[in-house]
Amino acid sequence: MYRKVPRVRIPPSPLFVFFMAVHLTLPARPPFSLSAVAVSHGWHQLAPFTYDPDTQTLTYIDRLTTGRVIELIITPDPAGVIVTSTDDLKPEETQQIEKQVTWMLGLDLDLSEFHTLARQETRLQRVVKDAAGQILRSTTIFEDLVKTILTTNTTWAGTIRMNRNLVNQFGDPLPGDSIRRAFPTPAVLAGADVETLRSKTKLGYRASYIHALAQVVEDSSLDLNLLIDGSLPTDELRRYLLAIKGIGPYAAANLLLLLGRYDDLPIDSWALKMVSREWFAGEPIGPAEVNAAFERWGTWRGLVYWFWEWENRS
DNA sequence: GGTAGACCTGGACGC
DNA sequence: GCGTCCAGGTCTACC
Repeated sequence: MYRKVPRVRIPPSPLFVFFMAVHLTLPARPPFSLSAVAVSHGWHQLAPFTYDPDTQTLTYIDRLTTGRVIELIITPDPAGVIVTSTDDLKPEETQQIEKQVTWMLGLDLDLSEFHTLARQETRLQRVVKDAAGQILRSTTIFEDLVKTILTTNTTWAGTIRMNRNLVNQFGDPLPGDSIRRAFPTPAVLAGADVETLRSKTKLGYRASYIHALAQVVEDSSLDLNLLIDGSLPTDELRRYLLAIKGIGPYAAANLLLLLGRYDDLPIDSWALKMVSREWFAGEPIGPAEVNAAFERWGTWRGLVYWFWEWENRS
């Protein structure tokens, strides 16, 4: 039975008061592991995230709604995570950080049904062992939309490069360390010229998709709150996502997983290859076969697929 | 609804 | 070093 862990605010040590104005302990629904969330997919390799597996420290350059750019340092804690920042923040800024980190790491997600399934499936034993299940998200759905578009029709190295260029060229710098920057805001990207966006970041044809996305977010014709407030059923949410230029079936399914809807599969060429090897003796297959392979896990099939331990990943 | 071709970049490969 | 081919999803036009 899940027991809600009380939120604890630890007063900063006098020794660190100057450097660590924010020091929060945020509780997580067990089972939870920061390292498992951090490496749940490649997002930790995309700026403005960094992750050090040796110290299990996740960092993120965050641009708050007040316009301030700060560094969040997130480390494990028996109750959940500890969030520190060297900046002296207003109470509303601290509240925003609490909300953002809770969303980013899925600290409040109830995955108990998924863990019950995982305990019964040999190919999900790593989920049980590592207390995995949450998928790392960015602080805003806009950032996740852009990053997902950057994963399409390119290699992972290309995604890293395009995202880094975007952050370096259009993100606000961290005061005192202009090398490190926050993710660009919709306003900045909407205000940029498409050709400048294309040439400076090497986004190719994706530049027009991201520019158009930034514009509809900026002028509020695309309501991002609708994506995260839980009011839409999955089918409607999928249609809403598919209406965004640059978001196709794969990208929509990927975003649905990030949004906590686990009844869809992000089927890319890699998935077709792995499912073909696993269940179809290497014969060519299509998305229907991949869906059929995971059908028996019902509304959790997306998460089962995400954490499935393939026999041969190479 | 299904299909073919274009989109764009970087890496691999052959010369 | 240069040219060619290929991989990676989505969009658009066409049937």
